[in-house]
This record gives sequence, C-alpha cells and structure tokens, in this order.
Amino acid sequence: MTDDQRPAEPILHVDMDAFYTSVEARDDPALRGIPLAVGGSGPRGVIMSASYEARKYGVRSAMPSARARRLCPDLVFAPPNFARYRSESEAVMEIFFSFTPLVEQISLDEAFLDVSGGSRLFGSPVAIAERIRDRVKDSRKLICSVGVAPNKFVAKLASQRAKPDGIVHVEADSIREFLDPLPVDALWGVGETTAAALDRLGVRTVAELRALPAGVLSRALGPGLGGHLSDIASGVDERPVIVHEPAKQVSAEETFEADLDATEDIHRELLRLAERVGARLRREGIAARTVTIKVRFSNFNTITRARTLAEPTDLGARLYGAARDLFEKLPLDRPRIRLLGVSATGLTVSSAEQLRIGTRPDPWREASAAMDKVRARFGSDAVDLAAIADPQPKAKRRHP
DNA sequence: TCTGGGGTCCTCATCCTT
DNA sequence: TCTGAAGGATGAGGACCC
Repeated sequence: MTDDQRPAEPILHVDMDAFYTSVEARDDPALRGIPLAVGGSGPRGVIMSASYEARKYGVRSAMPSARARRLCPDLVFAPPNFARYRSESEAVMEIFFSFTPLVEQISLDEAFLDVSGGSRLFGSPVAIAERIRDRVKDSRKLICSVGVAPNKFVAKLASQRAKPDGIVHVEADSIREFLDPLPVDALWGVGETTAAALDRLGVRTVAELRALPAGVLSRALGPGLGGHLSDIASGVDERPVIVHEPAKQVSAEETFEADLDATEDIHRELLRLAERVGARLRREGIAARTVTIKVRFSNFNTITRARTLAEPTDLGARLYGAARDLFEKLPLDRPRIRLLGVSATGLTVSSAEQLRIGTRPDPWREASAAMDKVRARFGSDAVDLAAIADPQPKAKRRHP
C-alpha cells in the first residue's frame, strides 16, 4: 500500500465496557440488570469494576468498597476471577487479530489496533470498528467501545467518549476541536498531582495547556512530563502500535485483612509471595536479577528495598532468601504490616541458572519443577511448600 | 473517603568506574 | 599518584494506568 492509500485515521482503541462485571453478568443471569461490583467486599476491599447500574449511584472503580456500599446499599459484590477474565481477554484479542496483525494489548480489556493495511479487505477504519464490535457482541456476548483516530492518544480519548457501546471517529483535521474543551486530567499521564500543579498555573483545559509556553511547563513538571504534555495537547503522538513488549517486572503483593506482626507470619507470607513470583517466572521462561520487597505499615507508610543477585533466578526459594534478608535488615520495632509485596526485575531469558557442567543438581530447582508439574495438571492450589501451609492462621488473608 | 493488585515510567541520590 | 568530571548502574520513592 502506498502512503496516499493509507487511511488518515488508522488507529483504533478498543475498550471493553465494564469488562469484569460484564463477564460475571453474562455467565450468571442472576447478576444481570442489577448494581454489580467486582472487587473485595471486606473492610479493606476496593471496587475493580462496576456495572452501569452501579455507576448510576456514583460507584466507580478504585473506590473503597465500604464507600460504594454506602452509596448503593443494594450493591452486589462478585469476587474477582482473573483466570476467567484472562481467558475471555484472549478470545477477544483473537477477534482483533483476525482484522490486523498490529494489535497492542495494554491490559486485559483494551488494545490499540493499527488497521492501515486492512482497508482493501475490510473497508475503512470505521467500518472495521463496526465489524469488530459486532463480532465481539455476537461471539462473546460482550460490549465494547471504539475510538478511531490518527494516533493512539487521540484514539484512547475517543473510545472514552464513545462509552458505553459506541464508536467515536476523530478526523485528522478536527483533533484540536475535539481536544480543546477537555479537562487536563482527561489526558494520559495527568493524575491528581499533575492536575493540581497545572491548576496552580491556571491551566484547567487542554486549550489552556497548549497556550502555555513549553518552558513554563517544563519548569513546573520537569522536562519529561512537560514535553510529553506539550506534544499531546497539540494532538501529536508518534508512538507506533507495538505488538508484543516483553514484561519488565513480575510481582505479587497482598493486603492482609488484619495487620501482621508475628515474625513467622511475615516470613511465611514473604515465602508465599516469592513462590508465586517464581512460578510465574518459570512459566514465562524468564529469570530475574533484582528482588524488591514492598512493605506497607498500618499507617499506610510504604517502603521498598531492593537487592541485585549475583546470578539471575526463577526459583521461589532464592527470591525468598533475598526478600527475607532485605526484610530483616529493616530497623523495625514490633511493626504492624498491612501489605507485603515481592517483585522481580532485571528480567532475562531463563538460562543463567541452568545446570552448569560439573555442578550437582539444585534441589530447589528439582522441587520447583515437580511442583510446576503438579500445578499444571491439577491446578495452582494443588501443591505448596510445607512452610507455607498455615496450621493456625494468625492473620486472615483477603483472598482464599 | 481511606485507600487492591499488577504493572510502567520517571526523577533523584548515591556509588563506582573510567 | 591524586583529583575531578562524566556517565552508568543501582536503589528508593512517587505518579500514573487499568
């Protein structure tokens, strides 16, 4: 295809509407047409997804569940089922791939598509968007909204405008008209802190942001964010659709229903988290060089500590060893811990810890391989290290 | 209001090497 | 041999996203 045949607005952003709650409602008729939330219903739970019936009461994702319940006393909670959302997500992505090979998945429920090569086969980008929505509705019984635009950033904003159950097409010559009235916090990268900083400069809309001299913006927000906002306020976004980016971090964390204070409980949770991370590294065929622990105390203060290992590892036991060392070096006096996390970065293709010639087999590797086999056959809960088994739980965990 | 879990990216400080 | 500058690696923390 030559450049002049390339459509002016070839980028689609497809966003599933209320994805988690829609999957739950599709699979259980009793959950249809009611205020429904997916998330933790306990005292420390938050809403991950709210049905449109729940949103009428002001219930939003990321809202504490206790507050959601006050806003909507009839709110029904469904516990999250990520395995199901993942498999549903794979099925939806397969539909996207049937229209173009250029699909960049950015979360379970949304993706960018570059359909510049599909015009001859499937029609204009808007026609492709309509066909995708029909296919998702017919074959998955789910609703999605689509933004069609010249670039990713505008397509993303367009899909937000299209919700629920619609398409918004922003043509290349009407980008400014579309962007100018939007509040700055509608932009990707502008959260509460940045919006407050912009507000201090008297900037509340995208039009006002674009009118601000680039130097003022860079001084206020730093050259990175300042430059980024200058570009996108003018509708400029040169980022291509990238099909697959390898993961840069694998982590697991958990907020406890009751704070942890006993050392043996803390060690056991660190081991559990390290095993979860290790199992995922092995599944992906990668190993990590740096282990980071995250500790959130009862007052919500959060710290992280990291250590780089001599050799990359994908073994939970090795990750745990580093995590436990890092924890024990913290100057703590009877801490009360609300959350623990273990994360692995510095990821490489797993080969560094393969058996070296002349060395004896690593017993942890053999044990891990055996557990992986059992889990692959009987499910992720089928086997665990004895040290993780909790005979008399002192602090109840949020998720079974 | 009272804050989950899994991520990415950025900034700043410090240490080490060249 | 000593010193200072520059730059990379690492660590900590924060903002942001879904």
